[in-house]
Amino acid sequence: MELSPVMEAFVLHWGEMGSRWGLNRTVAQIYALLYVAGKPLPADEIADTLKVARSNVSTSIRELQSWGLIGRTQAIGDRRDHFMADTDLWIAAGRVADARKKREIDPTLTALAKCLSDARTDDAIGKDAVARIRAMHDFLDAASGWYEQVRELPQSKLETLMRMGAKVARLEAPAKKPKKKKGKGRR
Amino acid sequence: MELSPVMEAFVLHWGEMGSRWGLNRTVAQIYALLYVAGKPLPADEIADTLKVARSNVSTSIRELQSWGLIGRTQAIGDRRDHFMADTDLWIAAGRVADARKKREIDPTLTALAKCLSDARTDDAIGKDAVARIRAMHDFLDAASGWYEQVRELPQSKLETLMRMGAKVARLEAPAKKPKKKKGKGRR
DNA sequence: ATGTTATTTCAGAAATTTCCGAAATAAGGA
DNA sequence: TCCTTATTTCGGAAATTTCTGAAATAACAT
Repeated sequence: MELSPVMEAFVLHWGEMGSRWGLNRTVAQIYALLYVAGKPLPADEIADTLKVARSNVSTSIRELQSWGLIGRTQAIGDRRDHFMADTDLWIAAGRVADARKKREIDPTLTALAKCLSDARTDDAIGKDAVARIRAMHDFLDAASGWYEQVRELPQSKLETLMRMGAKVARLEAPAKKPKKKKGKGRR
Repeated sequence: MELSPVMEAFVLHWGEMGSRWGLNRTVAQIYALLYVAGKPLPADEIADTLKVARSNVSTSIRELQSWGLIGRTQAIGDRRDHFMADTDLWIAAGRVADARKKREIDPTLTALAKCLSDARTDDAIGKDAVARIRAMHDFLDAASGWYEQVRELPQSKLETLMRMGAKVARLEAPAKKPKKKKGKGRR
């Protein structure tokens, strides 16, 4: 597949950004490629287009699947697997959030709970230090629980909730310049 | 400073986790240490406790400051700087979220906007590919705008909003087992 | 079976990030 | 000024991550 200049820029930027998230460059680039391509691509075509080793594509695709970001399909008359990115960004974002929570927050909660239980037999730790660890645990636990509840909402309800959030914000801090029309990049 | 077993476990785990976020191990460990310590520590004591080079502490502290996660104080009769972590986790979490948005989301939005503008003179790109890039841009832009609005809420309002979220969730999906008492780790 | 094509695994090469330690800079005293 | 102490900078060492290319595996057809 030949990339147009803009598609190439898109893929390259996404690769850069992906590395700021948990993903590595190739993984992010593959996702970006599949996303703009808009159609299922076989692994060797991905390797060709991005100029990376076929084996690298294999590994990266496995990772993308573990994030739930791409699907595998078949084309008739073609034995190769074809891969396609989810184009519903709500779903994709949700998948990423779920995966990150599971990899980052949940293990931390477990570790903090263990710290708190161990603290009982640690006579060298101060009460206040334990209290701070507990504060950390409770904070994450609350955030985690809230996330799970919100996550169960159907998308429509979630959108309502977001609008409510915006409304509450507007009521609370009565916009200094009530221009009421659209304003894009704020900062 | 001598670390008790639990404090050490806390610091070590935090170091592991930090690297899943943007921070590196040392940076995360220093934050954890300052957080449990609960009092300002001078840089060389941090280096001693964590067994890392003094210069590494210097660099890491600069990074923590760029995230807005620690403050610098002075002690009388001591020319050294002392550093202390913010113990208000709402504030700390907000700082992290702000910094990540600024480093990850905002530049991506800029890049996507440029892609869209460049797409006009790219005759090799298809209409549908442009549409997908636009969808990505609009999605991030909406999320970004929503975040900024919510971010302006005072903490009390934010907590209200979170409770509302939980409530909406409960109304929508009428809990299969309405035990109604507290339940911690869900998964 | 044997050949052909698709995919995965994996050891080590290459690239990147993190970290140390020496030297430079800064900021006070004396 | 010169000495002492605190901090930062920075070249390159060490550790880690990413990527490649070759070999192994799998899956199907003849």
